Amino acid sequence: MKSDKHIGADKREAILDVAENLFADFGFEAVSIRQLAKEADINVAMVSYYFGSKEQLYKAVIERKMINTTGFVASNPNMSHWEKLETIGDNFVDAFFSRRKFQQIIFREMALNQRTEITDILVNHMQNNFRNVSGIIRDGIEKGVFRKVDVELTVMTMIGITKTFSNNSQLACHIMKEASADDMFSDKYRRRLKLHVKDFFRSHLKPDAI
Amino acid sequence: MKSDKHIGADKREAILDVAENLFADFGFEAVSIRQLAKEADINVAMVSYYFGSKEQLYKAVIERKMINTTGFVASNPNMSHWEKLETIGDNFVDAFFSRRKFQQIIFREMALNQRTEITDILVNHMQNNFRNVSGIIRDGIEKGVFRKVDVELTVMTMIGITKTFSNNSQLACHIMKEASADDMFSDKYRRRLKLHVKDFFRSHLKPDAI
DNA sequence: GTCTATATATGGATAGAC
DNA sequence: GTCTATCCATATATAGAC
Repeated sequence: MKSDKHIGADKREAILDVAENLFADFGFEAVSIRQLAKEADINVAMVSYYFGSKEQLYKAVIERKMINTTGFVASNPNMSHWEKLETIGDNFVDAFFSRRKFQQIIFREMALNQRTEITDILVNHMQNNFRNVSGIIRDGIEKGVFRKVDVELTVMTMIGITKTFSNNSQLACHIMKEASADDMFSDKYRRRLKLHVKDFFRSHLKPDAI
Repeated sequence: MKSDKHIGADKREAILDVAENLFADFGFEAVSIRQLAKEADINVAMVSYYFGSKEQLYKAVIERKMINTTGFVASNPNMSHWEKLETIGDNFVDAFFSRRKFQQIIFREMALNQRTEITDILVNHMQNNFRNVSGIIRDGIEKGVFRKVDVELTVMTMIGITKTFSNNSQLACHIMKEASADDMFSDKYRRRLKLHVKDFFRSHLKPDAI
């Protein structure tokens, strides 16, 4: 096994996994390479060897999971406006549940008021997803399927619901009276959150809502 | 002036002001006492003198602005359920707009998955505000004023709207097509956000909404 | 109260042996 | 590819002069 050609790639991935967890839990500056090396069971020199530096490791953590998910749904001609929104809402919740550590990192990065190479990439990426969703809503309003609402803030609300739940799981678990923050990421809450997002879209966008 | 008795208190406040800004923009670990001392135009030793340590300064920054705001509204007997929610929504937006740096710090602190003395205090504090708002909604549902909704996630939605807008102002300013993130905190957006929160409450809680 | 100088620790990065 | 030992920068904190 030690002679396996892919052993390097595997170790690389293992380092990225541990790094993602640590950066999510403590933030970039608070994590030391020594701590990382210990938890990943590697030598400190390996970070330089595989990634060059701590900062490049951080970038690698972020970049490996950046994919566009809304484009496909938005341009599907066989779905109604309602179906598109509900599908995107579900996907959005799923993304936060299955990749919560990653989401924590990118939103914390965006929350820092520094304009860096990384934040620019992230903001750009989010903006693409954003445009897809707001395009659906705008089109729906034009065609009378939806009520006239504040489009930008409506999309931001969907993001906010999911993000607040997942990024402040400590607060959420107190509110929901669960024992630990990890309980918030069970299927029970995943379903509940999806229902609430759909309920939000329905009540908020229904033509005769107000 | 140099002999003024309050010069110490003034300097203390000045340090706290600068610290609040820096911690909000860069995070606790990323801010050094040297940088802080430079920006606050004080000597590095003054942080130890006034606060003891960097961590105690951080605590002082957080503790000086923790006040309960929802209790008064929730227990006001002269307001309808609708009025209470709208007032709380307005207050909530105002709190984020006038004290955005502070809000940034406390939500980032809560987002870190570390249980510390500080996060416990913060979560407890947020929970009090939370209980007041959810109490109003629960009571309104019982009395038939509101539709039956997911109470916890409805309150979380109000928090999420405001928080996402204010904590991710870099993203928001791209979406709103403004030049800088600071433009997001103008009266124009304050009004717009308040309208949207009220619109959310109305459409979401109206008895015959769905 | 304010400063300089310094003790002490820790972190990132790498040279060089294996 | 992996490790140890080490360099160097930077950080917090404080002792002690003024």
